Amino acid sequence: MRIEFKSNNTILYDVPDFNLDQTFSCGQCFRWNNISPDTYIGVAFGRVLKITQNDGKFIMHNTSVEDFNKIWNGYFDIPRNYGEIKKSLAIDSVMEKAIASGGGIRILRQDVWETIISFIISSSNNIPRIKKIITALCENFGEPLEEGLYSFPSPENLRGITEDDLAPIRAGYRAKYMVDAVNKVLSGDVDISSFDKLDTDSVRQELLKINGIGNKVADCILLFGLGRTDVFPVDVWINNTMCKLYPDRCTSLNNVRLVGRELFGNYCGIAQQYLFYYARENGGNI
DNA sequence: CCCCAGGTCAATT
DNA sequence: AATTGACATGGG
Repeated sequence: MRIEFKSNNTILYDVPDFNLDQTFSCGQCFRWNNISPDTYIGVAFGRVLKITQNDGKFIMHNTSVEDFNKIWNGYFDIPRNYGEIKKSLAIDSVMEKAIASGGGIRILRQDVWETIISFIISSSNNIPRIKKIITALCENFGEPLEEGLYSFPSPENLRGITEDDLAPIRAGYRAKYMVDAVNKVLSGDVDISSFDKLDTDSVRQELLKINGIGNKVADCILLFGLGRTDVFPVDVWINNTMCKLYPDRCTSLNNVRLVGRELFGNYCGIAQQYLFYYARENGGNI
């Protein structure tokens, strides 16, 4: 890979195993939009980024090398060697096909607070509406940025919020869960600043204190907000897929999480993303 | 009018 | 410990 800074843009050449369409449409993030065939615009960590892909070349518009190093390099998980990981996950013909299909997915390292709220909203919901609710949340309670976009509201931005205050974003019964998350994080009852130092099971234990967070949502936060690739979030799609692929192993819904861990090891979270993408691409017919 | 959507909670067996 | 229905909302 090569990095170049030219006319206000940071340009990456020859980035392997990275595809924007796959990365942004595999259900891990909700704030990126396609604005032309090869270009997306989105917000992360209070920054707006416009990014264009042509094969292995990526143009990050109006982005300094400092911003790339400080934010986007980690956010897009650029340093990780996905080639080696994919080899270890190709345990059978279906996984080979899943990797061939979604092999350009990068596990985004998102803001933890943003993933907490986003995946609370995701419960029993569909992706277009999740995006709509999060957009409304940002427009109502975030801070204005460029291009008419808004930051994701911090816990401080949401201090004192009530269910009634959240009514305009149309989150339904999830609004009370969001209020609980704000209160527990602001009070320090759930200390999200300590998460990076804690092991995966301890973080999960903390996350489960928040109303509206169960095992699946906690696993998504661990994977997409903390980079814990050793968790295997199980939603309806993954559950159905795994039960078809490995019927003898998958008994209960909770046990599928462990089966994923056993089959795919420390990178089972990445395997989960390949499977999720592949299953959805094929309408569940795997 | 029906069903479903990246689930979770609380009540019940 | 496992099962079941409610929970808001919008789209097909």
